[in-house]
Amino acid sequence: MIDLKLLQKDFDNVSAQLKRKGVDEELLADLKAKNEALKVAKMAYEAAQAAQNEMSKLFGQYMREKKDVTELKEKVDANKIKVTELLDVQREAEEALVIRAMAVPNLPDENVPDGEDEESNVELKKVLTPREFSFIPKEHWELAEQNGWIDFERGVKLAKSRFSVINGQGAKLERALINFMLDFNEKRGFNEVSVPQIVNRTALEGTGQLPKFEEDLYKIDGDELYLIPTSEVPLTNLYQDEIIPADELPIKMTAHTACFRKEAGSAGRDVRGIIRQHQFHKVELVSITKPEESDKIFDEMVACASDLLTVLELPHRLVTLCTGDLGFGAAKTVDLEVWLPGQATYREISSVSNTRDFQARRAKIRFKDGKANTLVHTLNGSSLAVGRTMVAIMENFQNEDGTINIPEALKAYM
RNA sequence: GGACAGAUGGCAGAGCUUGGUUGAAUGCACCGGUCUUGAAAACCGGCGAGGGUCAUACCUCCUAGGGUUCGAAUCCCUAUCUGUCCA
Repeated sequence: MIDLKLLQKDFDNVSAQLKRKGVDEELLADLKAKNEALKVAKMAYEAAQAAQNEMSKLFGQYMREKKDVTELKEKVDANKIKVTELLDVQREAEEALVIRAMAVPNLPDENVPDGEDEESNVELKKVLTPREFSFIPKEHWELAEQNGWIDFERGVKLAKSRFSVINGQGAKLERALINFMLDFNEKRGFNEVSVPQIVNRTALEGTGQLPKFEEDLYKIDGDELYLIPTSEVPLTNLYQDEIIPADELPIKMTAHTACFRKEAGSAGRDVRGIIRQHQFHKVELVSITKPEESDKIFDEMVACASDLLTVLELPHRLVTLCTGDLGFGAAKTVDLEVWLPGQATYREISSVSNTRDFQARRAKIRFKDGKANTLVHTLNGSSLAVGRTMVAIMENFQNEDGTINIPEALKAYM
């Protein structure tokens, strides 16, 4: 959630920044008005409540002194009606405000480039040069089928489209990658955690997936529970509603989980292969930091993911997302895109974001800063999406006869 | 699945029978100070969270949501979770 106090105080500036992310100024003006309305309603309610408390105390005193309370009771009864009404007004105002506020995305950082969509993303650098092929490189689904690694039909049979089954050496590669990534991250100071892959509504609200993106989530019928779309959700919410001692920061975590997404808005995209699946494995990084060190940790996380790709000998590039491509909760995002020779293009394989205090405000994650309790910064990033890493290995390490070599760094894990 | 018992501040743990001046005793932990060469012990002081205010005042929070009442941590209902026992 954005800082409503800041919106109140510096409307023009906040509005200008959110405009870059396509948020209508009128909506913000409305939000500000609702915030002010709540303040007014609250003051009225609290004044009435104070009077009520005052009279109740007096009531007790009268009883002890055995004084007559009929007159006081009349007054207090009348005031009680007022209190109830004012409370209703306040609640309505609050509800209206929260609905609006929860749907407003985070402010982009000032140095995030402007733009409508991925066309305006800015390449930061390329790492490793794509290999020259003496033959026409195949796409991963062709290789996967040829090697018997992926069974697309049976995945569909078991569930539906965008599900697949991985076999034999493919399955082994997947497992090797997960272990390799976790070990690598751990060496970079990220503590391995194993978390639930089903979470409640509160957790998803804390990290910003709800209420806005309900249609992308798999919900468990009959329970207020959802399959996680990313382990960012359980990892970040581990500290929900907590005040963390300053000396425990930064908290750096890594976890492997399956992720589940309905991919509601991507009909027709990446229908072949395993680029876009409803269920996929991902190794994630999440950091919780003091505000002043979040930029530093952000760079560390980007470096961690990039180095992981480098060690796997996978050519890639780093891209800063423009305002239009930035996610809901992110103030800043760097995507890592891996080179896929079969498609002759770079494709996203990791996305590292700093949400600053946006999630922390929603999830109430603070740290004790001397006497004051201050919101932390939360960051998340993949390192890496496992399925897409497999795709990248298949396509980059393919031989002319369709066989696939294993990157040197992975051999110990196979 | 059935029957009880419970859920209080960082932790432990009173208060609930008999509703009122209890945001909450006490202990531990923690922070500051005195003392000490230093530390420990002892002693003194501070010490939950959110909102609000320049700061007070004031409002809210004793798992959550309802209810009773002038007034609820305390009484009633529901949900969730935990423990114990029975199947």
